[in-house]
Amino acid sequence: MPEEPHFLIEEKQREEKIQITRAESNAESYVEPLELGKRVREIRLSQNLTLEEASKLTGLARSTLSKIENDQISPTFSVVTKLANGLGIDMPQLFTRPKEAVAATGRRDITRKGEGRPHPTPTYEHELLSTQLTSKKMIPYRTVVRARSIEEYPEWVRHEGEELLYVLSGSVLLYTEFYEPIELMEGDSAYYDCAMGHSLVSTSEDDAVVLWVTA
Amino acid sequence: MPEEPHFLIEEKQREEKIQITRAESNAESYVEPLELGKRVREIRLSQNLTLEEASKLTGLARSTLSKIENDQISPTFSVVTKLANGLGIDMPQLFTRPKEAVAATGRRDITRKGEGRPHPTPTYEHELLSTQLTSKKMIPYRTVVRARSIEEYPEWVRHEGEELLYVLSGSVLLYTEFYEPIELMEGDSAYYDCAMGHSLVSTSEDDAVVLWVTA
DNA sequence: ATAAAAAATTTCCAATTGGAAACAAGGGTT
DNA sequence: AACCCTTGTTTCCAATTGGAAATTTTTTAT
Repeated sequence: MPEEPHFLIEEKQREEKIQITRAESNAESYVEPLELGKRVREIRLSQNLTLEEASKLTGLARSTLSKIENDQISPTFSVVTKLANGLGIDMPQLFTRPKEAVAATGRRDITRKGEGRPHPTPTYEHELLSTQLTSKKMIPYRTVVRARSIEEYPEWVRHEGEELLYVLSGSVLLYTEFYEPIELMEGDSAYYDCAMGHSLVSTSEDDAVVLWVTA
Repeated sequence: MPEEPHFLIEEKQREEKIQITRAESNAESYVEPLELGKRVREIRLSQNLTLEEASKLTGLARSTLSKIENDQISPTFSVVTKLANGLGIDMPQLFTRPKEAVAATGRRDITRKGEGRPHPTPTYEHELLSTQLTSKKMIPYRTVVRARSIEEYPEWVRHEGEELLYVLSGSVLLYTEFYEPIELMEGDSAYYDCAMGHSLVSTSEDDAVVLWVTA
């Protein structure tokens, strides 16, 4: 009888560690490794493939596929890639929960005050607000902008998408490329293209708090 | 000097094999393992994290992260999962190519407190927060939910897209189809599929105010 | 039923992963 | 310069992965 694989054990420990957080509010965003095997098997069977055929398609050994499907090993990234390519799987689909739930049934995800997933950086203290649903169109953060002198403003950030900024408390200075910096007070909001460099600085005595939604 | 890792060599062969398919077809869904390291590093740096900090967030060793970023190992699935969870990465984002940076035609749109475009309905007092930019991905409202008895709750609303709800002040009762009503207090938030019928009722003495973002 | 064939699992072992610790490469300070 | 501190890379080795082949289980045919 095979011992419990290490990564399963690790997962269990981790699970216990964050159980409180989870029990009440947020579950994990991503498929647990525990579920990877099940997903792969579903997909293979849905294509009426045997392990042998899947093996030929992916270039992986039968035994390897078997072990993956039975959660006996944690496949390496390159193996997962071969799997996805060989079986014509959309990678993201492999990692997100089957979304029949989202599309048809509809789902909702409640996050209590202060119970989002913390996500600190040297500059900002992000708190991810919705952690249960994957493949969301928007990513909402409640962010604490630390009070600091204007000189040491953080570097531009630049990325895909659009962003909505709403000042919950305090006041901030919004730097955006191509524009003059502008001060935003509590209740003010801004909407901008993230392709522009942008950054935030608190201008209040205390830290400022903003809601930041990215699409 | 480290030898070229096995999986890189394999990948190169694969790449050649499917080159024709690729050149013609648009495909390009996935990041080549060759790029995984680069992507991870990009993401880490974009959050201004050091390897040490990322290590704490993910529970992975500094050395492991370093090797991943330098494409010296092919991380196992469980490691990739920890990476994504720790850094708050949306998994799919990790595997899809960043679209070409949008030409920096960026724009921004500031809305001062109370200066949005009013949009009253019998049930809610919406205030459209970003009025200058058209064809946005998100539509943000600051909405006053009138205090009223629970009996006369408004009818379901049901439409396309997803919605983020953040309670700015007061408390509300969120009704959503398929779920029990849930009370949200100041600072709480909810994310849901708008295809579900949904409606809001204030449970505080005074009117409640929420931020409502639709995508 | 029983045998034969097909499919899936397990064993064995070489090759690879991942963590601890040693090592390098800056940055600042005295 | 000598020192300390931080960040990132490399080395070493125990633990794990992944493939070939043996074994078991399931299916099909007789």
